Amino acid sequence: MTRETLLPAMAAHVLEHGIAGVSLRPLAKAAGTSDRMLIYHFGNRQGAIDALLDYLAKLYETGLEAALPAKRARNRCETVRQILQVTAADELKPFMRLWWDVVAAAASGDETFRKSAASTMGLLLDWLEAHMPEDDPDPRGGARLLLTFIEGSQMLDAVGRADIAEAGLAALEG
Amino acid sequence: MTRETLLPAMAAHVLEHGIAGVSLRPLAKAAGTSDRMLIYHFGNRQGAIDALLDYLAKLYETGLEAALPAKRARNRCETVRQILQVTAADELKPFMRLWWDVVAAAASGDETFRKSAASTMGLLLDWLEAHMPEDDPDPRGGARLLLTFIEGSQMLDAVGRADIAEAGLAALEG
DNA sequence: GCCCACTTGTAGCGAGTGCTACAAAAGGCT
DNA sequence: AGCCTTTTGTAGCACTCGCTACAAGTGGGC
Repeated sequence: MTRETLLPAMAAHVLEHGIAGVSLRPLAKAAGTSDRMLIYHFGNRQGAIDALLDYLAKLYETGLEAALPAKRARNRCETVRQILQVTAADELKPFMRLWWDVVAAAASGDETFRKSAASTMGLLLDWLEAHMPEDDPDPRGGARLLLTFIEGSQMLDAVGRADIAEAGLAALEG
Repeated sequence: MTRETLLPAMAAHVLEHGIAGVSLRPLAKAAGTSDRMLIYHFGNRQGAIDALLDYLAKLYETGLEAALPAKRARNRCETVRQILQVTAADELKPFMRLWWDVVAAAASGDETFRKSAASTMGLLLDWLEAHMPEDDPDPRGGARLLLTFIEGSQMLDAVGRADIAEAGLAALEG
């Protein structure tokens, strides 16, 4: 049992139950070990969370890369729809639940979570900028515009008001 | 000491320390009473949280109405900037910290928080729709578009990437 | 065999959690 | 004054929390 063999099960646990308030004993149980061993491997709770955030970021990145379409969209709205569709898939949905946990911790001043969230946004921004429509007049600014809109959509979806974002996108298209 | 006299101090406490994971004893201490009395007045912890969410929603609404400019903007971008500026003010900033706490709880399935968040979004949407530029061709759809973008901006700001949203808005204007 | 470093289990500490039983105070009503 | 309802304090229960002391196992190198 190394930390590398433990992390997948631990990640599955926090994807289901949240990471900001996770406690050692349930986390250890999910990984088939004891709180004692988590402390042994990761030093303390914060060490486990740090390792988890790293692991989950990589997990999210590979999952995203596998799911995102390779070919570019024809226009900005289609790009938005591509991402919204991909992140709504079952395999990435748990990451969205976790995401707001990370954002909340970041907003309340936790630097570890803030950095993790910021780098995730950087990741998405890079992909977006590289996959803007070919004829886009301003891929750099457009990618930032779309990312902001996309994240607003995700939040509204999280609180059950996906209808607002959908109507907003429709207004953009129409 | 009625619940009405307790709520302001309790609200101040959760605005600073978050509401989703608040515990009775610190909350009671902040309100100058005991956990015993919170249970007496609100039945249980959930009752206190419910009352707090209600109270905070009203507090936010009045604070917002007082701060939002009365006159309409000339274009959509200016409307966005109006709201972003207002919600970034010191008096409303604590609400933003609390907001992501509520969103995270909503995203992880708590129906109380979900309803509270959804109704807050409804509130903002109503104001936006009523204050769209006069010559806007589609105030209804436009308001939804702007709200989605605005909320994306707020999130990016919460994780320290306000630069992305700012550049996105600039791209929209330029 | 023998030693030694690595890994794991057991038990527990001090603190905090929501909540309750019980009783004392307090204040209005007759 | 006497009563009775509302409000409050004290003490505690059963539980979880992160973490640690201590010791037992485990396996490789000599």
